[in-house]
Amino acid sequence: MDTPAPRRRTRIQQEKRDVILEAALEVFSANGFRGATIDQIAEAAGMSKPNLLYYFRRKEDIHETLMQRLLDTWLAPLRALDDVGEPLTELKRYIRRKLEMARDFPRESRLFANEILQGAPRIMPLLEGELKGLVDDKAAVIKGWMQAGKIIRTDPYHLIFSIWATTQHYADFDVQVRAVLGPGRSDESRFEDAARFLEGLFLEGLKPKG
Amino acid sequence: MDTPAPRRRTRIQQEKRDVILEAALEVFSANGFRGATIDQIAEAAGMSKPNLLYYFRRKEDIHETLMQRLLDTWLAPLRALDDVGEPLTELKRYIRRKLEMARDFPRESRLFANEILQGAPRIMPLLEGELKGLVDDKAAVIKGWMQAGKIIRTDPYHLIFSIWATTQHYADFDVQVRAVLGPGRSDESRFEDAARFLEGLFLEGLKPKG
DNA sequence: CTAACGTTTGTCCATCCGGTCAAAATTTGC
DNA sequence: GCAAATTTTGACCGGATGGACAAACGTTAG
Repeated sequence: MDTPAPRRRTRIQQEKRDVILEAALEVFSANGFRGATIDQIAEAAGMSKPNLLYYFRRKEDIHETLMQRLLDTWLAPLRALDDVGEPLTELKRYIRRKLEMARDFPRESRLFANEILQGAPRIMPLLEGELKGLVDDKAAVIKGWMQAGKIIRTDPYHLIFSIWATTQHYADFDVQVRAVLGPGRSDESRFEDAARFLEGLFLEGLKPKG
Repeated sequence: MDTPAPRRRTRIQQEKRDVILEAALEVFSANGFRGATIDQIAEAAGMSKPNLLYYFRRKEDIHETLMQRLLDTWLAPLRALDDVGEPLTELKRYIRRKLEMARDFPRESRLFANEILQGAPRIMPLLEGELKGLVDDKAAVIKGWMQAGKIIRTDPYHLIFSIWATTQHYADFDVQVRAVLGPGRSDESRFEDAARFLEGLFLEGLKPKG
């Protein structure tokens, strides 16, 4: 009655929970919450299903823990967007960092996309609370830059959305990007091209000079 | 043996199949393929499960039919991208049309996103064939504009990707956009703001003039 | 050494879900 | 009006899946 779930005390618990979360990230991101089975996760984690359920009592608990951890790393680049540097440089760096995250953590991106696509049933409070708060802050910073004439006047919220959309596209829609570009290009050159393109798009737009 | 599936002859068949597809679009787009159940679709279509299975023998058949129909309408705006008009105007129109589709057909967008996110297991051939072919064509058109000095020189493929990403974001990540923007704005003003922002982004970029 | 505690496993259960089937109800062609 | 064809339904099946449980196994502290 006193220990409804085993507390994270022992070293083993901490390690096993990490193994499970890593396995769950793989399985959830590839199949969605509903599409993933506990058996799959258990196998990927190298343990039996009852053993896994000893560390996480319900499938949803795994998912919830995963989403909480995810959001922190996921929003780190936006948190780092700061008032100190030159605005255009700051934005450029933000775009590059987001694109690197799409390249290096595509599973996290897809897990998140899956959750949002289904209507965010499990993380809606986080979106309306933590996420909205952060975006409001950063939108204010960007607005300051606009008022100082450092960047063109436009909607800072939609600017953030467009950076999210374009960068995460390379993780979430990876198979489509690959299919369209064909087998010729390497992963690296694909991301280099994307980085170069996005930098040009956000800084210069499409209109030719003069 | 001769009629493996009922042929689409009678009026009833045609009508019922349409009702089922409409219901399936609703359910699939909200829950994904795996997350959707035949019972849910049958209920949304106002008929019993065996009755539904009389028109589509397998769950996958419904999904496949849906995806085939979808892709046509979905790619129509890109097909309409033409060499005749002024390049910047053409691109502006394309962006606007895509954004309108995200507003008017969000379920279709989410259905498609769901499929791609899962690795496009059911439509990979379409991506590598029809879709790639179309994008190759249009990328060539855009490249022509670049060579004629009508728009800045950049990667036409990533340009198309970025238009897809930014516009579909408003359908696929709708709940997140709403959560961040808060309850203040109406649907209409949200899309107007987005349209205005995207037009400015793609045409002018962020750098201030002069 | 041993008792207490933490970990692992095999077995089992209830429910859900995709799909079948035969019989009943309805529509259609003549 | 009636026979053939089409449509609809209730009952059912087998496999998958989330989760419970108790017994066995291992570890640790005294």
